[in-house]
Formats: sequence, C-alpha cells, structure tokens
Amino acid sequence: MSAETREKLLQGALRTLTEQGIAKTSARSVAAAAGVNQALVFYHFGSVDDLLSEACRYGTEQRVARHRDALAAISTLGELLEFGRRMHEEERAAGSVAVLGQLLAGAQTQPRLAEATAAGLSLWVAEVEKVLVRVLGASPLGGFVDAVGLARAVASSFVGLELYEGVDPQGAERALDALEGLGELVAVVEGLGVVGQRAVRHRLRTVRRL
Amino acid sequence: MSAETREKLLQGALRTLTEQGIAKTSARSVAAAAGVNQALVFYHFGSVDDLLSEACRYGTEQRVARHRDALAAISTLGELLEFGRRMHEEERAAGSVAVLGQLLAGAQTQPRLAEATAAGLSLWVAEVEKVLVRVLGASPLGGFVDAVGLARAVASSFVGLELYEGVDPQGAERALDALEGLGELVAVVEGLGVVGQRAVRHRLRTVRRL
DNA sequence: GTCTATACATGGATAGAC
DNA sequence: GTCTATCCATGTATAGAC
Repeated sequence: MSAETREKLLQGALRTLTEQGIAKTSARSVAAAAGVNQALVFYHFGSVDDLLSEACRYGTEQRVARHRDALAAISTLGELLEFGRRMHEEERAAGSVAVLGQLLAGAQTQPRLAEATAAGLSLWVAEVEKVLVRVLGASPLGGFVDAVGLARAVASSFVGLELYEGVDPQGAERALDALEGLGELVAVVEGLGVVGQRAVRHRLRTVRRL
Repeated sequence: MSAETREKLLQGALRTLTEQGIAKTSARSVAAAAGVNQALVFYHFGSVDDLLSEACRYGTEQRVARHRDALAAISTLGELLEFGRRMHEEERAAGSVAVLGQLLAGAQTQPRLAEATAAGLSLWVAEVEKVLVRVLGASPLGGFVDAVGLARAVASSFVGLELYEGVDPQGAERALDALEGLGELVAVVEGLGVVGQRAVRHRLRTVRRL
C-alpha cells in the first residue's frame, strides 16, 4: 500500500534523525528504520532531502496539535511557565525537539531543508505567540515586551537547550531552572500593583530614550 | 612542517563545518579546504571525529580569548546587554557559533564529539558566568537569579538563535530585539530603589513557597 | 507499488613510495 | 611528514523484474 509505506518512511526518517543525527541520516538508514526497501525513498519522495522536508512538516504538525487545546486554556504567565516546562519535558521525550535541532543544523547549508524547517518551527512559534499575546496583552508589561519576537526567541532557545542537554545534562537542567526563576521574576513584576508598575514603566521609558 | 599542516587542518575543519555543515564535513572536504592531502587527517589526528574535537577546542579558545578583557571590564547589566549583542554579531560573522551548532548536532550521537563540544561550550559559559556573578552579585536581584544556570541558558540559547537565523533571518532579528527588551526590563527592576526591590523580594518569596 | 540489481560517487582508512 | 594508490563501506539514484 502506498500511503502506509509513505507513513513508515516519514516515521522512519524522524526516528533516524533523533537516533543517528542528520550526518548519518540516509536513504538506507531511514529505509532500514522504516522496514522497507531503500529505493522506495526515491519513488515516494524523489530525494532524501524531500523526504526529510515532508517528515519535518508531518512530525511537527502532530506534536503541535497535541498541545493546542492546553495552550488555548492558558491565561496567566504563571500557568504558562508551568505548562512550558511540562511540555518541554514531554517533547524532549518524544524527540521532536531533537528532530528540529538536527534539521536546523542541516538546513544551514540546504535551502530546501531550510524552507521546511522554518515552516515546522513556525508552527510552534505560532502557538507560543498566540498564548504570549493573550497573556502579555492582559498584563501591564504588554506594552514593553514584544510577544512576536519573544515567541521566536523561546522556540529557538528551546532547540539550543535541547542540543546542549545532549552534551551536558546537568548544565541544561540548571539552565532551565534559572530561566524558570527569571520567568517568575517577570511574573512578580507583573503582579506588583499600580505603584510599582508605574515606577517600572517610568524607568523603562527613561532607559529606552538613552 | 608538521605544526603548520596541523593548523591548516584545524582551520579547514572549522571552515568546512560553517560552510558545509556537519553532514558534509569529511576527511576529504576538510583536507580540500585546508589545501593538504586527505591522508594527513588520519596521520595527524587519527580520525575525522578526533580532528573535529580538537578543532572545537582550538577554535573556541581563540574566539573566547578575543573577548576576555572586554568581559572583565563589564560591571553593570546595561553594559552587559549592550556588549552581548555586539559580541553576538561579531561571533556570528566569524562563524564560531555556527561551528558550535553543527558540532552540537553531531555530538548528540557521538560521545567523543559530545565531550569536546561540552568542553568548548564550557569555555564560553565560564566567561559569561564570571560576568553574571559579578553583575548580579552587586545587584539586589543576585539572590533570586542563578548566575551559573543563567550563563548556561544564555550560551545554549545563542546557539539556538544562530541556527534559527539560518532559516529565518527576520524572525531571529526580532527574537533578539525582544530578548534585549526583556533584559532591559530586568535592568530596570534592578534600579527600582529600595521600596520597589523590597516589594519584588517579598512577592518572589511568596511565589516560591507555592 | 515494491523489490532486486546495478551504476556511480563519496567517504574512512591503510600501505608503501618518496 | 607528505603523497599516491588502493580497498572497502556507505550513499544516491535509476532500470527493470515481479
């Protein structure tokens, strides 16, 4: 069956990317992981890069869809921070961030992969952005923090942290804790009350003018 | 000359990693970039991975040394933010972050590379950490932000941002701007004055107890 | 649609001449 | 120390049998 084999290859590609890395992801290794013949990669996708591009879209859509409802229910920065860490742990286990890391590395020198990887990342970014716009929009900080940019920073930083975790797990753990602390700090400023907020705003304006 | 060829190979490895990526970095491609014979990779370094490991140490040490004095002169968060962006731009141009990104991707599945990459990253982390300890230690925030963890988060996030930049330059630009804004926010809280700081501290303690 | 066979290129690694 | 030659494994891609 055509559709079944296609799917096997897509999942095989994702598995190979996480388990062997972009450098050892080939038509042969993917086909082996998928349990199908190597020639089918070219029959169904034309080239290895095209397969990886489709696998990126396929995999990312599945993972993002998993969290869409939960993300839509978040309304405060505190909730967002807690959910973010849980989601990160879940995606790390599923290998979806690892896939993006490997594809991003490969995409630096291959325009075709770059396009697909950007599209995949943008699925995550769009979700994070929606939540941030909502959470920050309802907050006094909204005017000073760019949710659009922050969503992109968060998504790419998570990929960086995931890659770092692969070479220094304890360091990465500590990094995540520190970021959580920083997030709490922002959440706290958000809850300072009118007087404190006015002071923060005034100083921010002063600083920005320099 | 032995030493000269070794150096050519090390620089060739760095160039190949940035220009072709980890997936296309081979003894042959590196040797071509270095302008020497392919067999010399194995004579001087034993294997391609060993060459890449040494290149990581070699390259990172050089780049970090470049900024050591400037980093030592930084004493405020504002200075640190400004310097950070300038340094990021310089390192991006030099390709040193790209090298770390490619090596991190390869390191996920190769213990030998992982060790070397962790060591290379730790050179950056150590410098960032020293500055953060100094800057945050002199600030009322010192007790609430973990400089050690934050240094690791900063270093790995920069790698993630660099990889993201390769597939979406505008998005990465906006992400960096947003992070800068967030940094300013923290700097502002730092300068709030005694009353504001006391309020922040009190609320932080309350939040952490939950 | 899938498999076998095959071509041709690239890559890791070594032996031996210089 | 460096180069040439070479071996063998792996990878991309296609043709043709089933």
